[in-house]
Amino acid sequence: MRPRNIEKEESIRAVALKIIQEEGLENLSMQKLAKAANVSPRTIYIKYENKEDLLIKLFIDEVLGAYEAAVLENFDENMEFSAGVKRLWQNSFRYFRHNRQAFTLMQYGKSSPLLNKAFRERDIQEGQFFAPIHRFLARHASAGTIQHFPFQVHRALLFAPLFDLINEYIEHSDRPAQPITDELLLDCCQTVISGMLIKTNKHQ
Amino acid sequence: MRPRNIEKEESIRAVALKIIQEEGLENLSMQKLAKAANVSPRTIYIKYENKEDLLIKLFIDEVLGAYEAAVLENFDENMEFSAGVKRLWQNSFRYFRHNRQAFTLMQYGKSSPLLNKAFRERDIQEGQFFAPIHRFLARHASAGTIQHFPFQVHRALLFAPLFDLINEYIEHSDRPAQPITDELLLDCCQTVISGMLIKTNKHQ
DNA sequence: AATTAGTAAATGAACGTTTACTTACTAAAA
DNA sequence: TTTTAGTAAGTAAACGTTCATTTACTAATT
Repeated sequence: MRPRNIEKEESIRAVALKIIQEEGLENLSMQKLAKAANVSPRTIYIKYENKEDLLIKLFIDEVLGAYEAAVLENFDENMEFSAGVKRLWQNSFRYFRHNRQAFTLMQYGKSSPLLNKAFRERDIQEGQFFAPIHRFLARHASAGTIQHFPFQVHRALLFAPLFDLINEYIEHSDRPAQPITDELLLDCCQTVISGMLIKTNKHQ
Repeated sequence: MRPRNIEKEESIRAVALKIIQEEGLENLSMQKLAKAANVSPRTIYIKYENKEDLLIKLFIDEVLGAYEAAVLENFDENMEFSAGVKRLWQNSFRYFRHNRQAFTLMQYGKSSPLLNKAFRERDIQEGQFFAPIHRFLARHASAGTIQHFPFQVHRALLFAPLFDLINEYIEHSDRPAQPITDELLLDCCQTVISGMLIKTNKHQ
């Protein structure tokens, strides 16, 4: 039996991410991908059922899975609130700054119906994907450190600004001035945290 | 001279938005649109140069322009900070709750290279589009009510969570339980505001 | 050690369909 | 009669996908 060439499989994935970043998801075609990855179109169909399958696997494995691993590095659900959130911000920024392709596809996940479907198909709830963060927030809400909110609301308040800022960073990365610095990001993180904290020592 | 039929033009736009919301931007084709709008494909090309032109005009006129008008209703750049931000949140939520098609296309604007291009092509900077908000924030930063940040950073901190929450609202709108209520939104808005405010009467 | 059978990997060329867009024409008003 | 709006029926090119075949290797048999 002929052994499969792992390089080809990796090339397909890498080139797909590259095309999506450079030309957009809507300009990724199987034939263009095959040519750019130096592979026959048919080869892609040996490794993936169809285009949808390829995109979903790319999204889950290369983007969601890889991001989950990166964001939880040195994070512990028992951390103090402020330290924990800062760690998550740091990890996210560090990951996406060096993996812009992943960030681009992640953004598509918010608009494309296909990628939205990916969550449900694989039965991956955000609660499962980011379970430690989920528990971290639930614990601090119970302890009275922060307000009680549904998880999605906590996520919106704590991390939506971060993604906007990363997007801004990436858009400015090939321009002369970069407004988004590590220091600024830390300031922003502190701002977000201080809004969330319940101030027990304050009148009213 | 034969007068143009305004109904057809409106039908084209309305049906395009509808298809984008129901099937996604990537599934909008000129032929499908023509058939659904009960119009010949050529008719679309009388009114729009090409598909790109159609999408950009849809995006600018029906989404950005309409949103700008809605968000600034009863907003005055001289308002007190907290009241101003709350008004902007309220207006945004009210607008998108009743114009989900606009929200869907707006989300595509964050990933699609084509729609990103739309801003630059028409020379519409966000500063122009939302000039009163820009001045509102600059004034409060100068007055020391809030921290000094670039506009994009203010926007990320104040409004990125809102868009996430609206997205959550829309995704749950045809399910039994709706976690996002007006009251919750006001709570979130207050949280965001209190993070931004500089507390002059506080130790450290 | 040499030969052969079997198998999955990989391919180039093509399939039928859909794409964005046009051509050649008619309808309707100035 | 001139001008424009609108259409039905196209176009070539690109699309996702498949066919028939070859390649590269393993394992069994000589």
